[in-house]
Order: sequence, then C-alpha cells, then structure tokens
Amino acid sequence: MKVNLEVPLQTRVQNKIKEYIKSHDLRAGDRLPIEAELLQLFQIGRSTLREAMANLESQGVIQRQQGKGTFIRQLPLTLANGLDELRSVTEHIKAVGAVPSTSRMDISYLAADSEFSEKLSVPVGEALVKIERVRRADDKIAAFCVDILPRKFMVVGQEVDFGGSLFELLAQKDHHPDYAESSLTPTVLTQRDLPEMAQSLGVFMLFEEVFYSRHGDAVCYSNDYYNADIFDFKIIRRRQNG
Amino acid sequence: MKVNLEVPLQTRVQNKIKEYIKSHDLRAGDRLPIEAELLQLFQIGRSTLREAMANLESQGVIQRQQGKGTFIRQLPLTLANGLDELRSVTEHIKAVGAVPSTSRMDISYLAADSEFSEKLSVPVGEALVKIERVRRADDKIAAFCVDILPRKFMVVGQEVDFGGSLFELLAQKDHHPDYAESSLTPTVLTQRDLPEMAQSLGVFMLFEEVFYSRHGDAVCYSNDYYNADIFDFKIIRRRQNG
DNA sequence: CAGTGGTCTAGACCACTAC
DNA sequence: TAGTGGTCTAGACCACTGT
Repeated sequence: MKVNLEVPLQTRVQNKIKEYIKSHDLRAGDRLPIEAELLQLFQIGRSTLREAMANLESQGVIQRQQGKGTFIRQLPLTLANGLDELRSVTEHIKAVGAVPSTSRMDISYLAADSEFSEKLSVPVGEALVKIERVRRADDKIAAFCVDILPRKFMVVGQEVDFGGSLFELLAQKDHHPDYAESSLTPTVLTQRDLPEMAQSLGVFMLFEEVFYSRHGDAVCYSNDYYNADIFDFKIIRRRQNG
Repeated sequence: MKVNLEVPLQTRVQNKIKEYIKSHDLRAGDRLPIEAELLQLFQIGRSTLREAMANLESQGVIQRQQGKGTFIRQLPLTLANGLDELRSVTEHIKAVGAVPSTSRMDISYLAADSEFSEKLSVPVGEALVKIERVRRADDKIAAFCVDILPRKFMVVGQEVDFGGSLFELLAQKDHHPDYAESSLTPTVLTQRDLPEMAQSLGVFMLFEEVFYSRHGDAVCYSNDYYNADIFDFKIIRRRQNG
C-alpha cells in the first residue's frame, strides 16, 4: 500500500511566503509583493498561490485588501497558540516555551457504556482504556488530562510510553488525530478534583473533545483541563458571509 | 460610490447544498451526491463547488473523504455557537434560543492612553467612549461587556440605542466588524466585579478582542465576559499540514 | 479497474482603491 | 485609468478506495 508522503504545493508555498517575510524582515503593516510577482517568483498557478494566501490569512499572518494589496498583519509572527489548530497537550506546552513532563498517570480499563459508545462510535461493552494524567510545564501544573480510547488501539504485548504524546501512540496504529470536535467551558477545579494543586482553587479551561482520524473514525474522547495561569487561547473570528 | 451587494456564487452554492441536505432529509453519515452530479445540478465550475464544499467542511457540516465520497457529519445541523464565527453578544444570546436584553449600561468618556492607542491604532489622547453593559438572556445574566471605541465612530447629535447590538451601530458608519483577534481566558467574577450576580462567585469566559472592519481598521476593543452557565463554545480544530 | 475527491494550471472577467 | 485582489470556468492529472 503506497502512501502519498509528498507535501502539497500550496503548503510548500505557504512556507516559502513565511520564509520570504522573515528573510526580507517584513513587519506588521509592511506590504507583501503583489500576486503577479509571487507567481513569477514561485512559478506556480494563481489558484495555488491564492489557496496558500487564504490559509495564511486565516492563520492571521497576512491581510488581503482588494484594490490595495496584501499586508503583514501579525506583530510577532511567532507562536500564537491558535485555537483552531489541533495540537497535543505536549505541543501546547512546548509552544509556550516550557518543558513538558507527566507527574501522575493512572490507567484503568472499562467497558463502553451508552455515552462512550456514542462518542466513540463503538458497541456498548467495547473494551476501553482510561488514562488520567497530570501534565506539567517546567514543574508547574499545566493540564489535567482524561483520555478514553478503545483498547484495540493500544499496541498489545508491548511497553507503551504514555508519558509523552498520546498522538504519537495513536499514529503508530494509523489512527493519528486529524481533527477534533471541541467544546470549551471555563471551569474551577478544587483540591478534591486535583490533589496536587498548591491552592485550594484553580481556574481551568475544559476542552471536551472527540478526536477523529483522517478516515473520519473517532479515535479518542478527552476531557482536558488547561490551567488558565499558563495558557491563553487565541483565535481569529470571522464574519460568515453565508 | 457603487458597492457590490451581490452574494458570491460560492456562498449561494453553500446555501443550496444546505437546502439540498434539508429537503432530502439527509442525516449524519448519509452520503452527499458526488461532485460531478452537483456540478450538473448547479451548473457551475468545479473550483466554485470545491470552495463551497471546503467552507461547509470547515463549518462541520460535511466531511469529505478522498476515494470514498462526501458525507453529512453534523448531527443536528443547527446552532453550534461556533467560536470561529464572529457574532455579536446579541446574536449569541439569540442563538441559544433566549431573548436578549440589557439591564445596566454605563457610558463614560476618556482619552486614549498608550494601551488603547496601540489596540485601536489611534493617537494618544484620542477621544474614546467606554460602554459597560450587563446583557441578559431571558433575565439571566448572560454577559458583562466592556466596549471601548473611538468617539468619532459615534453618530453625533443623534439619540443612539446602545441597548441593542453595537455591531449595528458601527455598521451605520461603515465600520462593521469583519473579523476579530480574540484571546480567551477562563475567569472568575465576584459580586464586587458584577454586583447584580445572585451568587458570590461566577465562572465566565473572557473574550479580550479587537474588532476590525473589512478595511483592516480597528474599530472596537472589548472585554466581554460570557457566563459559563449559559454558553459553551464549540469549535472544530484541525491538524495543520504546514 | 472504475469511481471519487485532491491538486494544479491557464485564462477570463469583475470590483475596489488610488491617482 | 492603472493596479490590485476577488470570483469563476474549463480541463488535466494524481491519489485513495473499493471491486
């Protein structure tokens, strides 16, 4: 079974444009070359360029204005912790410049009840694994993660490292998360919920989410609580023209 | 000055597909006709169709799978309170099926300090208006909104209704918000912060955001606190292939 | 192998901005 | 009026899925 490993041209063009911005030291408000010039420079079709530009615009890197031009929009052009981008907890911690670690991990096994059956699209009674982990960023509590996934996704008869990214583990079985349906709720956790907290109360952002593979199969159901002292989440919201 | 009021074809096609789903009573998991059929049906070019499909996919309405087909993904196809969609507080309240109202409003005038100067891209000292409002959904506290905007955006010598949407007010001056840079933080508000709360503490989602017009001009800086008891925020997060 | 969505190109015309 | 991004079409070829 051959798999396409090539990166799409439009994605490579995105990176080229980012490199262009860096190498020419373009700052917020500066103007990007016009489309025709970039077409010359990259030797590509216009649709390809426009796809790349549309992505960069939705990521907040550039801003296009009909009749005027395309401009750099972002101030730092660095890590923005964009909410719309799916990342593992490990990646989030690294993104704020901290070292990720896991200070507690509890694993239990259970059978799917009707709720989990629905969320994960498995039969009631299906064998599941529940992994609870306290994740740290430079020793500070970063997140409390409760992940539930079908046991069949686990590699049997093999020592598995849950300390790192669950994403990597799933990738080994070709179940790498491609997108997630997420619901965000501000939440207060007490020491009863999370004994390792230093204070009696902490404010967290709960991400309740179902992860799906690129095949559209549900691979994991999670309740991840992100510490509000460490993370804040940025997003660009747009007016829908529909 | 003529302005284009026509809705782009790709947007109309999105709506046609949604209508198709409704009229054919397609449910989650059902299959949408293949691209070639839709091209015939709508008599359009493939790029246009694919733009429309890409938007519907990012909205979570459909799911495309290479080699297999396009499928309905959403369960209710109703209000999802999508975070990536820019909406006014009024619209958010209506979206959860409640009646919006305003129970308190304080207006004050101030001059831009260096912080506001930067956020709103106006000179230091520029005349600003600060509007604090307690918004309700069916009499329950829905949000506490603090909006700051340049005084010149206000219609002078005219009675203005702040009770409704600030968006509408700005639209009158061709400064309608087109997108926003938002930062989300879970927050606890006390009765000291918000005296009309029934309990001593409440959990809120703080949206700190700058709104921009389609011309790329900053039009409003807001700190909006949404009551976590009333709202939860959904979003589809995707793996970036860059 | 046929069916389906994914990527890419070339080119036409339109709408907005600035001069 | 010239320059720029926005919309739309037609068509070619590729990659993945299932038979």
